[in-house]
Amino acid sequence: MRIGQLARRSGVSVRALRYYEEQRLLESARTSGGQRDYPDEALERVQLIQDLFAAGLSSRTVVELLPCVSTGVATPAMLDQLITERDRITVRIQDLTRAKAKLGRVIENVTAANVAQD
Amino acid sequence: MRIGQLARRSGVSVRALRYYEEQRLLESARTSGGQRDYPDEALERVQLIQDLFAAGLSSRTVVELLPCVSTGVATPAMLDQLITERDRITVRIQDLTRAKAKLGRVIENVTAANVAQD
DNA sequence: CCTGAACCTGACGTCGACGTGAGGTGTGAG
DNA sequence: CTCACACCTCACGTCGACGTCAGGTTCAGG
Repeated sequence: MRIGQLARRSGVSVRALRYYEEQRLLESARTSGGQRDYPDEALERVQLIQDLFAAGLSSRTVVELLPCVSTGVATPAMLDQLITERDRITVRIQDLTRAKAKLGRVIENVTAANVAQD
Repeated sequence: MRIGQLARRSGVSVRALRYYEEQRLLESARTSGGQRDYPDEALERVQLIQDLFAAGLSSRTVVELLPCVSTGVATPAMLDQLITERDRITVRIQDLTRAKAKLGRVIENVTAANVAQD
C-alpha cells in the first residue's frame, strides 16, 4: 500500500505519516523508485499511534512504549512508564469531569434565567 | 493585592497573569506608580480561567464565555457555545476513557507475562 | 537616602505535531 | 512517449500559553 492510500484509510495526512516515520513510530519498505510501501498491518499501527496521541502521550513516549504495546513484553521501567501514563490520564479525566460539571451548572443557570424571562 | 501575591495564591506564574490581562481575561487596577493592584475576587477569577483552560478551551473562547459564566446571563449564541464546549469535553472524556482502558489491558498483559516468567 | 526585592514594558524563544511551498522524480493509462 | 498525478526530500511556517532576558522603575525597610 502506498502512502496516499494509507492516509485515506487511516484518516491522517500524508505529512503526518512521514512525520511518524521520522520519529521512528512507523516503518516502511521502499519500492525500487524510493516510494514508501506499507504492509496492511500499518493501518492498525497508525490507529494505535493516533489513540496514544489522543491520550496525550508525546511521540517520544509513544516510541518508547510501542514495542511493549504491540509485543506484550516490557521492562520494569516500561511498566512504570505505562502506569504513570495511565495515572496521568485518570487525573485528566477527573479534571475534565469537574470542568464539564461546572459548564453544566452554568448552562442550567443560563437556561433557567432565559426561561424565567420568557 | 499585587501580582506576586496573586501568583503565589493561585499557583500560576506572574507571566501568566500578565498574559491573562493582555488577552482581556483579567483586569487590574493600577497604583499611582503603575503597578497592578488586584481585588480579592481576582483569585476566584484566575482559578476559573485555569479550570476552563484545563478543559481545553482557548483564551479566545474563554474571553467570549467569561461574562456569562460569572453573570449567568447569556445570549443564544453564547449558550450554543457553552453547549458545544461541553459536548467537546464529553467526547474528550470518552476518548481518554478508551485510551485508559487500552493502556490498562496492556499493563495487565505485561504484568501477566512477567508473573508467568517468575 | 539607599538598597534590594518586586514590579514594569517590550520582544524574542520554546515545544510539538504537523501545514505548506519549492523543486524534482516515479508510476501507470492511453 | 506523454501527461497527469502521486510521490520524494528539504526546510521554513504555524499556533497557543506562556518562559526568559534586557533595561528600566517603584516600593518598603533601615
